[in-house]
Amino acid sequence: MKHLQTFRFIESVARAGSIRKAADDMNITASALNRRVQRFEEEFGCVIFERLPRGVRLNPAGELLMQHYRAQASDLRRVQSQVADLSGERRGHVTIACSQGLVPYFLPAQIAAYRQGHPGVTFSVQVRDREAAERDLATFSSDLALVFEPVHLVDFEVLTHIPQIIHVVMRRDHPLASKPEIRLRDCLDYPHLLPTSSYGVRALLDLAAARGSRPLRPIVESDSFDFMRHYVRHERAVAFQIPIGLRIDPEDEILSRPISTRDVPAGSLLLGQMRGRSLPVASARFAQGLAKALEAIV
Amino acid sequence: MKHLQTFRFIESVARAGSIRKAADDMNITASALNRRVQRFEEEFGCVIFERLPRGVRLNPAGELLMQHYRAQASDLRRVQSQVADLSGERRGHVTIACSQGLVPYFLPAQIAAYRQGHPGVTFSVQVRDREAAERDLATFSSDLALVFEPVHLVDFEVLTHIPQIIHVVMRRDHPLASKPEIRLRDCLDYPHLLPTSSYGVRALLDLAAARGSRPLRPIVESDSFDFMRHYVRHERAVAFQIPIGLRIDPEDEILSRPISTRDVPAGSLLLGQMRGRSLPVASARFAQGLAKALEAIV
DNA sequence: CTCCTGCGCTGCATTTTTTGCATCGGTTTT
DNA sequence: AAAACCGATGCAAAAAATGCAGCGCAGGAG
Repeated sequence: MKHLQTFRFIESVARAGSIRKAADDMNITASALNRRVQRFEEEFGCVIFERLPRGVRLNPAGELLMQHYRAQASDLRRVQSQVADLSGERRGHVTIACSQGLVPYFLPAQIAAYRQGHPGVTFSVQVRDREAAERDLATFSSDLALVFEPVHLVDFEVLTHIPQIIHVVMRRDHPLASKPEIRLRDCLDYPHLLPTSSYGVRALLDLAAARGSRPLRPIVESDSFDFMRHYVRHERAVAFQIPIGLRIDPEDEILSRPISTRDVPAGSLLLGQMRGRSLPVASARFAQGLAKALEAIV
Repeated sequence: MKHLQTFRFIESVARAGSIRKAADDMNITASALNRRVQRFEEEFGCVIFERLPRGVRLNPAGELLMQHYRAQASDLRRVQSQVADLSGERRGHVTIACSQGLVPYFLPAQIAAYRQGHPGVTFSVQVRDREAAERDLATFSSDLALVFEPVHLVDFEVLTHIPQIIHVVMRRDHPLASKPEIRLRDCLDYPHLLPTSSYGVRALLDLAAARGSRPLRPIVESDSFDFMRHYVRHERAVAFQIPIGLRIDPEDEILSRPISTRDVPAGSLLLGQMRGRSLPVASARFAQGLAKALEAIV
């Protein structure tokens, strides 16, 4: 859209930190870009960049303005989506920020199922830790977030949530594999792998360990659940993960057992959006389906 | 703001119902305006006006677009107000749609008091019946609405509300003036004046009368409470009004008594805004003060 | 029926706006 | 001290928007 061109340029300048770099990115002359910025500042009635010796930076007014621009651009996309919808096309694009656990099974299946009925709808899936996911919502980079145990919850409007009991992942021949439910202290007897503290699973385990007498002593700390799941094939260790990212496969040499909720309470997997935002049609519809699918799990 | 120019033109066309008329209003040639519309429709990817033999009219897509434009323009004003605020100027403009009852005493006093502390803030006060007030919020023509017994309540976010018992207004020498509280049936024994049905007072009285055995038989129906209040000076009749629009003045030949809540339940005076909207700084501050003042009345 | 009016639309010349190039003055880095 | 970047600006070229005149079309008046 033409009338947002100046905003796009401004955003590029803010990102690049210098008018010349941004001009290069946007295939335009530095002087033209410079003048756009100046003209805008004049009609806006207020300087939005502070000029530094090595470039420029948004000042508070500029930050406010960019927030406005993002909200406005997102709303325009929503309008276009609604218009496309009422002309019967049923097109659209859905962007989701999600936790790692959703990547292997749940989300691909859901998206594929949705696309069966709406082949015109396309998707962006961004794997994010819970903090980054919420940031994506706030900057309108994502329409939806599907995360385990989010942090802030301000500006995060919960569409639905389901409980997820943390599971212990281990080899089939592991001594703990025989029990139907596993105590936290039993896990600590064996080498264990933990996600980094930016993940909800770790937060819950940290909390539980703090209540108990024994500290967590991870042999491996990783930000990849995929890695940890594969690691336990090679050593008689245990990893932790939420069940939505696990598949019960009797053939597999890996299995999982729930950890006792006496030790570690169940966490919540939340589907949410930016508070107060009205989503594009496609995103809203998909979110409905997602919510229904999640609630069917419990 | 320059980048909204096209939207302003489009709005003008929608209002005028014809490109040529709108061109005249906006001091521009019809051909230039026509091309702007066409260019916009092309880049928007969809026609927004239906071409009629005698002019043009917004189609549904166009309606959606104008809604977006209004929201967007209003948000931009909010940003500018916030920017002005953080540069310490404390300027701004507040627009209020209110019921008639607020006009004589309450609102002037509140605005004057606020302007004592914030002389840079200016106001627009629009007297509206409850339906029009809500429409003003929806089209972003007003930031705030202060109305008695609103109708729809969708998209109306209540900031605060206080109960208002309907009062009977009459001359000091009226036979009913001696009672501390008045029954509805007693009023019906005397000539009575009623507001038109677009007002909350009338709605409550209609409801109450429908429950009773005797119908309302107004000698005068008016959309001006001011008129009705003055009328009772000349005839031994009764009028009805909410107490916030009345002043207790022992000198006056007019007085008021509450109607019994056994007959007519207390209505609500609501201060509200458009749901989900974040108001300009000045409006938000003023609304806070207004809410406090209202709550102090009860 | 014809005529007339008001409508949206378009080709062309003109005006206004935007862009690119070269360059200046200043600050940091080497 | 020199080199490397930075934002700002004067000026001419390029691009975009505008005004003017006129087209075809449809509804209303006579």
